[in-house]
Amino acid sequence: MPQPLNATAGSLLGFLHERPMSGWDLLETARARIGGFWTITRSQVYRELTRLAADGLVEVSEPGPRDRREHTLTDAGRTAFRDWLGRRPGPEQIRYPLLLTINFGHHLPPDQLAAHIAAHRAIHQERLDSYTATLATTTPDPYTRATLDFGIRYETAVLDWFDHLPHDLTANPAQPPPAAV
Amino acid sequence: MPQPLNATAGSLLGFLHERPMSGWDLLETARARIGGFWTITRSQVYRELTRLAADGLVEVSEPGPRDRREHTLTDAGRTAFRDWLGRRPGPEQIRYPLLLTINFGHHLPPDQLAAHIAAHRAIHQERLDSYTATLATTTPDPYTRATLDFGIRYETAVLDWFDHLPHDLTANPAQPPPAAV
DNA sequence: TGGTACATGTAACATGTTACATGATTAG
DNA sequence: CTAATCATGTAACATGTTACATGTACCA
Repeated sequence: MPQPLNATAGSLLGFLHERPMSGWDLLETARARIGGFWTITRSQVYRELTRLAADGLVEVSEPGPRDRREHTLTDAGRTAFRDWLGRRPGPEQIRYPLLLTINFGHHLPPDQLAAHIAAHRAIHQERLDSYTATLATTTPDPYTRATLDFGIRYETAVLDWFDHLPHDLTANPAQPPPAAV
Repeated sequence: MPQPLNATAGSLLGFLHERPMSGWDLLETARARIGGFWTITRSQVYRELTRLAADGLVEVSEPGPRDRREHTLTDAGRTAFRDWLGRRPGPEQIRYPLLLTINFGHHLPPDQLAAHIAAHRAIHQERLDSYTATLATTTPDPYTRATLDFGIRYETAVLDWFDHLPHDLTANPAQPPPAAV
């Protein structure tokens, strides 16, 4: 087992405790379950799965229906997962480009700055809505519930922050730029 | 000008509007001013400065006292900065390993999970304290103030979250692992 | 004269992003 | 029969991290 698991690989092993899955399934699952505080791309999933298989932490089935390959956790995988999970979790990282824009805001026309701010506020509102909807329609286990709560408190705090920004940062936003995805 | 500035390079140019600086100065400045929501390492600073110089966005002085090289913003640099700043800021990203640990918490002995949680709570408390101390001793401009407020609201919300976690996630933490830095 | 803060940078590697490339199954 | 969804993967590149390597100036 060459090198210690990174958090992405560890999480994949974690999900594989539930059932064997394809790379596709794992990506979907990760997006749905930890996507709020851990981003993963398809490339990463396949890269990590390749490595996990090489290290004997998962076993890969023959290609099924749509070339689908099921990945099954091995005993070594279970052990590696527990080792990873028991390690001290690394520091939290936030990277928020909007705050950079605000930090240098005096270099920007006020209406443009306000437009950027408005666009981001909308994103946070949507996320909060989706979290509360989830909470209203499902009954998560206490652990999932704790992470959901985190999301809700976080988004609520951020929205509050938006709503208490000084007027001159938010007044008269420019026409929002196309495609505020 | 080969490719568009990334946010790190853009920020460096932003700071150079104030005065010419060495890589060292820029790292210090960035840590102090945007470190709460944008991490930068020394390697990155030097790498970006090399590129910025190659692209003519900064001018590098002859080595001074301690091999110190001052970087001065050029007109092209000012233009590039404004272009960068005007672009729509990218999505916010949070990566919080502790939440992964919690998400998979049922695989972990309760006291260990509680210990990890306690360690992280302490970190957030310290950060909140340092932000409020800053606010108490300085009078930041409105833009800096807005980013500081973000930090305060964020840390406050996170601490609240910690304090409302269900008892069984936080009770009887194991002896905290060595060096909770 | 000795310790701390200042100052530079490279090398090696790990991680993350984007674009490209291909094809099968299913539901309507 | 056709569009949407499922499914795989690679290549190229950008970004981020860690460890190594070296030396100067200042202050007490």
